[in-house]
Amino acid sequence: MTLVTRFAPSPTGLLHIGGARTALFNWLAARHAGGKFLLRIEDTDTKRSTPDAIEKIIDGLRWLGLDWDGDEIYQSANRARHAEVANELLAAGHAYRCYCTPEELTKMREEARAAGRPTLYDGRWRDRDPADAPDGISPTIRIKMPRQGSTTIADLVQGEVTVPNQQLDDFILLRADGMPTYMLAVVVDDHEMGVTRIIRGDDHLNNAFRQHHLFAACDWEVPEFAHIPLIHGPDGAKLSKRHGALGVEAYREMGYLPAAISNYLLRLGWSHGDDEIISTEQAVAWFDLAQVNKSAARFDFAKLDSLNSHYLSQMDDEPLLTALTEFMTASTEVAPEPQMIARIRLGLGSLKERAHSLVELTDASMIYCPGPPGVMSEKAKNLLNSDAISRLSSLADEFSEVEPWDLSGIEAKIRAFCEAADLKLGKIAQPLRAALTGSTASPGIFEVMAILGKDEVIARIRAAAAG
RNA sequence: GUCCCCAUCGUCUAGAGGCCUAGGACAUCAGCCUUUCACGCUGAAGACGCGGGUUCGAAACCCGCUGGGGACGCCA
Repeated sequence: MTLVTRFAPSPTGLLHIGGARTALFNWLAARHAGGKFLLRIEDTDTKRSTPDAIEKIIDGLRWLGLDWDGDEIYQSANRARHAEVANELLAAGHAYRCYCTPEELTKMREEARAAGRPTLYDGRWRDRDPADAPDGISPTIRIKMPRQGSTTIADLVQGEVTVPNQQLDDFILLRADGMPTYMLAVVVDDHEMGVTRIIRGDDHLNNAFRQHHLFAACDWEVPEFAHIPLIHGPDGAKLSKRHGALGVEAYREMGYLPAAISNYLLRLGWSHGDDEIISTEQAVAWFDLAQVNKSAARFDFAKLDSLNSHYLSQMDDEPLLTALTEFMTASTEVAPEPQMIARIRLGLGSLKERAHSLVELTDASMIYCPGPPGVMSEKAKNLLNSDAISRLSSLADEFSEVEPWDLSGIEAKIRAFCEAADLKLGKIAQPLRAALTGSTASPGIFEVMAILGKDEVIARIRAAAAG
């Protein structure tokens, strides 16, 4: 039997980082086994589901390279079938109508908690005569869960987990308005989509027991379960907006590469010996739920940064240039000038190994923007004292001699100039860097000069001298 | 409150009873390299939560404690 997994987000917000990891693990499990990875949008909560959220989730998955098999499935499209199953269960005696009002249920829970009992539905309509049904209340349909014994699930990550059946109440299948609940819809859809393995966050572990019995009541085969631990914030608490529970597009805006994100997410809870840098191909070949940790992991930007830095410097120039151009255009809403792009292309090799993100790469690339540096840092200003200015000016005068204007020509000229003036290279290189880039940190200054061209270099020195 | 899950350096992790004097990565610190920054290289510091068992032998298995997390909706 081929392995079929699915990612089933509810489109009520962003594709957050935890969801992205769940999707990744499902995708990996399917690709590893040569099976299928399906996408189902759980939009049964019509009040909170939005088209915008659906679009964001789909964009996020595509950006991460997590392609799904076939078209995405909308849970809402299957409503009629969900209701049908609920009614079949009712007819078969596996379910019953419950006439409780929401207020009544709230009261029941409050009393149970006060008495130290589980706050579960007590089954008050389970065996009651339908003739007692009050007028004017449309009933919900509840499933009959076993009342004795216990239920054990052989979870692929958590191992065997057992829960007393008293903890499993008769949950609602069909709401009073005839709409299916999540619990019903998931089970029906997973069955009809042929899902064989459910991989999801362990916040769903408790649901697995309920769903197990629903599958059984329908006389359907129960899929395998794998509940992966949640991701926590740096302080160990639940991941919040402040931490990293951002949408994946937020990470894109922060300048992270999809390769870095997936490598990071993969290593959060999963390992393959001491391997840290893992390509998608290797991940597909190696992925195994048995290697997934049972404990929750904290989100750590520092490690993500280091991975991002790695993938950035490993990326081939042309695809990186394309990504960078798109990034610059998206963040500034202005496409960089062709001359600037041409310069960046030449300097990308040394630019990319210094940057930790596309944001930093963008900033560093500004030195190749035509014209003198827009801003001059304090440190740079301090380097450009009158001594330095006068030296740079005489150096600029001598640049006309440098022909051709290339790396070795420039270096030879500057070294000769330093020697003649009995100066250490740094005494010239640093002020030069300040004048040319407006900063005290940049790629090798000879390279920057070669790329800028003689005229622009002279012009920038003159501009700096003019203050 | 009830139930479930988890527990190795600051963080992510390796560890499947002897290979552990507990390994790697990120971060940190020191040094080297150097025209700056970054990279790179070398080195340092840094963990089995606690208490009981089981065993010739426990980071690993069992129990308890403590600490963390999750679930308890006519949300998903």
